[in-house]
Amino acid sequence: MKRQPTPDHLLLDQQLCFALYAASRSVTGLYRPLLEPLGLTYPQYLVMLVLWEQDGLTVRELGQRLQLDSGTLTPLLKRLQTAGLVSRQRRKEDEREVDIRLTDAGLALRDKASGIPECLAQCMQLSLDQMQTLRDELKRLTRQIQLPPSED
Amino acid sequence: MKRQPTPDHLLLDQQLCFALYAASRSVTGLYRPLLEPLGLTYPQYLVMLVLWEQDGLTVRELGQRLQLDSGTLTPLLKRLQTAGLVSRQRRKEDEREVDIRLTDAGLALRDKASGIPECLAQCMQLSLDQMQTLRDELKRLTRQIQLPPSED
DNA sequence: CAAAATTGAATTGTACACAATTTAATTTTG
DNA sequence: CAAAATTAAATTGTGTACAATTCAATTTTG
Repeated sequence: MKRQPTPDHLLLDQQLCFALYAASRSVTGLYRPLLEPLGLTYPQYLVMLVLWEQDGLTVRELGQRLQLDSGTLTPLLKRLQTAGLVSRQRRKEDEREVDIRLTDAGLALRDKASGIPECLAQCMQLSLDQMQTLRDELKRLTRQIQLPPSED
Repeated sequence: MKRQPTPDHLLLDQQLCFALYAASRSVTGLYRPLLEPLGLTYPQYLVMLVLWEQDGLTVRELGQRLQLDSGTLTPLLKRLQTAGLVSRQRRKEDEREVDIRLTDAGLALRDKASGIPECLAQCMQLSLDQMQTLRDELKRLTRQIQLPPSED
């Protein structure tokens, strides 16, 4: 009774998903030593990127931009608040919403972060063109996936 | 005193890292409803893929294949054991190593999983060729990143 | 060969992710 | 307008990730 070999399509090295998962974690790992001096984790850095771009968003708006829900963002934002980088305030117009704003320290941190993208680009050994192409392919993939699998 | 606009290279939409991070989480999300009937999470599915391919690896070998450490794998493997899908046994030759083996149920699960890759391919709306190209680009990126940033 | 160094898992502690529920505020509707 | 429905955060619970430490087993070395 010989055991059937695994069919090709179940081989780990065939999986796009694993290539994505591994690449994402590897890149995040590259950020770690660069963000550590700023006192930020990678997801916290993403939140800061959004706020540096547009300050004063609600938790919901941040979540839409990063595709994260309040279960992830609420504790993360509390840590950023404890670190003195953002403030959290209920909105006057609608008390259900919480306004996230950069503090002076949070805004100032942008300067210390401004060298990071270039540093990363070097670490990844890709040309600017290669990076843009790959990035846009991944965006397209994410966009197409956005439509749910088969919710009838 | 007007606030400086964020420089282009700090814009979220410019980041390859975020495109990767978002795509990876989106794809994992696609797996969720497919793996739920099998009682697996996505990282658990990856472990099963490795074991279906080669049974009887140590925690360390699994970790090398998936780029995960014992802090992640030990609890994950205990859950797979509790689910009756794998066994964990100290190796006779070297008692430090723990051998992970599929149970009959673990091996049997492969048949129920065999349709998943095709299902995913459809959800991603990519041709087989596009998938392979993207996968190989990501593998190359991960491989290049493997070399540490600048550990002198 | 015994002390020192190394190795492999496990453990501890922090920080995501995300489903599901809860709570409070607002909007809709009969 | 008041009850019902909806919405936004927060909370709860489970499961990763990963750094750092611990512990036991094996290797290396003086």
